[in-house]
This record gives sequence, structure tokens and C-alpha cells, in this order.
Amino acid sequence: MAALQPVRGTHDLLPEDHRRHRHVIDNAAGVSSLYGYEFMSTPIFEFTQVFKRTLGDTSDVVTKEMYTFTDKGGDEITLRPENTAGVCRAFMSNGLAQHAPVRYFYGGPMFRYERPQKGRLRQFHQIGIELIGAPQPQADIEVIACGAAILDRLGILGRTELELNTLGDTASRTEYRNALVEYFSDHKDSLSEDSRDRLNRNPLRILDSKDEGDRKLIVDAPVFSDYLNQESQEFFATVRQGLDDIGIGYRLNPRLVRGLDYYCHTAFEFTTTELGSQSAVMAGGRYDGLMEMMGGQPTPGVGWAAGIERLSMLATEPEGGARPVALVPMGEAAERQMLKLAETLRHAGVQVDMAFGGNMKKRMKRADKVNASQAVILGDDELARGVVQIKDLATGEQIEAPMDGLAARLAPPM
RNA sequence: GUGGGUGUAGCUCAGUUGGUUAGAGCGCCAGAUUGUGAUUCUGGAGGUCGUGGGUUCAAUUCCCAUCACUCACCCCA
Repeated sequence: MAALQPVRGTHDLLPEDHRRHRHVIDNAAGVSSLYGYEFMSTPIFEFTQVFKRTLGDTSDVVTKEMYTFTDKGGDEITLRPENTAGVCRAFMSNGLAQHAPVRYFYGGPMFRYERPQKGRLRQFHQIGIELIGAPQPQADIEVIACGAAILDRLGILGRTELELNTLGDTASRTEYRNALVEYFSDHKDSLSEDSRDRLNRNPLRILDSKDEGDRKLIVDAPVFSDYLNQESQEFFATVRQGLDDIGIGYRLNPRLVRGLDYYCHTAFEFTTTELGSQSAVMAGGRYDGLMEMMGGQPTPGVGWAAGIERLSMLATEPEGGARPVALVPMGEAAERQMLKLAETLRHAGVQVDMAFGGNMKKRMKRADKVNASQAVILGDDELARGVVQIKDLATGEQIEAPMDGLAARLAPPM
């Protein structure tokens, strides 16, 4: 049995699950296309360096969550834990700087070696958008607005809250980071074990600690706004003004910190209380330093990613698919005729179900099971007269109709 | 990676204070005379009680380990 189990933290997407995923992807792609974002995909694995350089050597994702292996050619390969680095790599590989700014929408599987939980998997799926090549704060506003519109389309915007923060530009952030490290280093003995670890890896995270002792220290810790330079302050003010102007509510959360190194300026997260300890539904921000980190020309970017599993747990149930017409032949001659008819109907756009065998009763049962709207019945008698019986499976009404022109009769209205 | 909970039929769950053949509902299969489903009635199949080890005359039940799921921490989508 163990061998027949899927790998921990991975799931099969059976048709029903897939319908929910597609519902999320289709709506998100549809809405983002209104903002000019076009679907694109990058490979699900990249050279390990693509992620190592961009995510930061100390981030959890890099230190313990990557699925990394050496392939047969000796290359170090990693299954993508997120897609921003891949999209940026693609932007550079394809020389797209000349087309900047570019807008991309993506969706697909991501991989992180984590302990599974509700809304947290080892293979999960994300959708996301990236707006590359636009340094203006208006780009941040557009990206957030697009995300909000998607959540709204999925019927979950009302159950989320937009949290907003600024991480400042690199200069501000570095200065603040240093101040924090200095402050907490002085109180190192009072810090929790987790936070002592954070001090080396990501000191900003300490601000979000749930440990009571830490919280006491945090009260007197340096405040980021004191370290934000003029430019960073203006940038953030413009973003906030824009959100106000288009009526997107948000809550300032100075503790909102990104785990990944490449973020700067705007950081945001749409959160919910409906997913247990996983609160983030859609999260993103600005990553102006990323391309440079990868060895390319400095290029600004903003974007977000959202977990499809999390979204589909919150989204309203999509409607069931179209209902087929069931073909019920009786006898060998009728079966051959039906095979031809089935093709004709399908080419005319009618969804058709025909069992591979069985008597009439079995076929009718199957018609019911596949949720057919109508059954088209053909026996020797009908065959001789060139007609079929059409039975409405909801009402039980049955009428006779000529075989010619059946497609037009059964085809869904345009 | 750390700690708690759970694991009985395809699904949702009873149950066994250790003792012959482990139950229900739903689902599945078959039948209720000739070419009619869903409804109704009758019958049937399906479980090494997650897996491995231990204690015992005897374990699905107690103990240990392991795996999976789940919740929290960590982290994040």
C-alpha cells in the first residue's frame, strides 16, 4: 500500500478538483487580461543558481525547502519553489528589455519541501502576475488593483484584508536592518531561541514574533519610518494615494515583512482568517533588485503570487460542466449507425456519451449516471424508418424525430 | 524540523471494557417477463480494522515503532 501512496504533500487532481482549479485560473487569467497581462509559462525547473541567487542564502526556502538534485549531465537543478525568479530569468534570456514594461500572468505547480498542513502542500499551484520594467509607483497600484479584481471575481475579496507595508529602497532598508541587528544584539540574551536565529537570517522577522519576551523588546526597537529616506516615503505615499483613489481599502502593517530577499518598497498581502494558520491568500511586492542579483541589468519589477489551492478553498463552487446527450443503440446495425451519428454530432458541437456495450437498460442507466440531458434511442424499427426516439431524461417525455438534421436539433444554442 | 490528535468497506462513520462469522447509511453489482434511466422492492459482492513488531492461550481492541492525514509552532501561497 505504501508504494501506492502519492508522495507526501502531493495530491491527485481528479476532474472535480481540476474544475475548481480551472475556475480559479480561468477567472484570474480573464481578469488580468483586462489589465494587459498575458499568459506565459517558464519551465518547472531551473538551474539551482536561479533561485539561490535571488531568494537569498538565508531564506527558509533556500536553506531547507528546495527540491534540488543533480541531473545526469551533472547540472544542479531545482524544482521551482516560486515563479518570480523564473519569469525574470526568462525576461533576460529572451532579451525582453526592449519591450519593457511587460505584463505576464502565469499559473502552475510549485514545489517546497515543507511539512504539509491545510492549505500547505509540497506540490502546490500558484497563479501570479509580474509587471517588469516599470519603476513607477503607479505600477504597484495597478498590480494590487488587478489582484483585488481577481479576488472579487472569485467572490472572496470581502473575506480578505489587504495588508500593506513598505520596505523602503535598498539604502533605507539596509540602514534599518543594521539598526535592528544592533538593537537586538544588545538584548540577545532576552531574545527567544527562534528570534536569535532570525537575527542572523532575517532580523526584520523578529518584529513579527509571537513570543512574549520578544514583544517586550520590540516595543522599544527602532522604527522603520525613521529610516525611510525621502524618496522611499514619497513612493509609498503615492501608492497609498492611488489605492485610496480607486477605492481599495487596506490596513497598514509595519510588521509585514517578506521572507525573500529581493523585495523592496511596496509589500502587500491579502489575508484571511478562514484557512487556519495559513493566512496569506495572495502576496507580493516590488523587487527592483532581483535582476541585478541574477547578474543582469538592473530592472524594476512588481508582482504577486496566489495559491490556487487556497483560493479554490475560499472561492464559490463553480457550476458543473455541460451535460451530454446519451446515444442508446440496440442491435449491431443500430450500433454501427450510432457510431457514425456520434461523430456527426460531436463535429457539430454536441457533447456525446455512448457506452461501449450493454443492453438497453444498462445504457439507459449509464445515460443517467453521466448526467445526460437526453437519450437518443435507435433500434431496428427506427433504423428502417430513418428516425430516432429522443427521450428527455428529466421529464421522461419521449418524441420521435428524423435522423437527418439531428445535429441541428441537439446542438446547443450559439 | 518540533509538539498534539486521528487512521475500521469506494465514501461518511458506528463498534469491540482482549474471546467464534466486524456493522449501518450512501455508493457498486444483479434481479422484479418482451425496447426505457433516475424513484420503489428484493438479493449480492466488497474489510489481512493504515503497516511492522511486542505482550497474551487469544489483539482490530493493550504497548512500541513506522507511514499517512490533520491541528499548532516555524515558514509561507
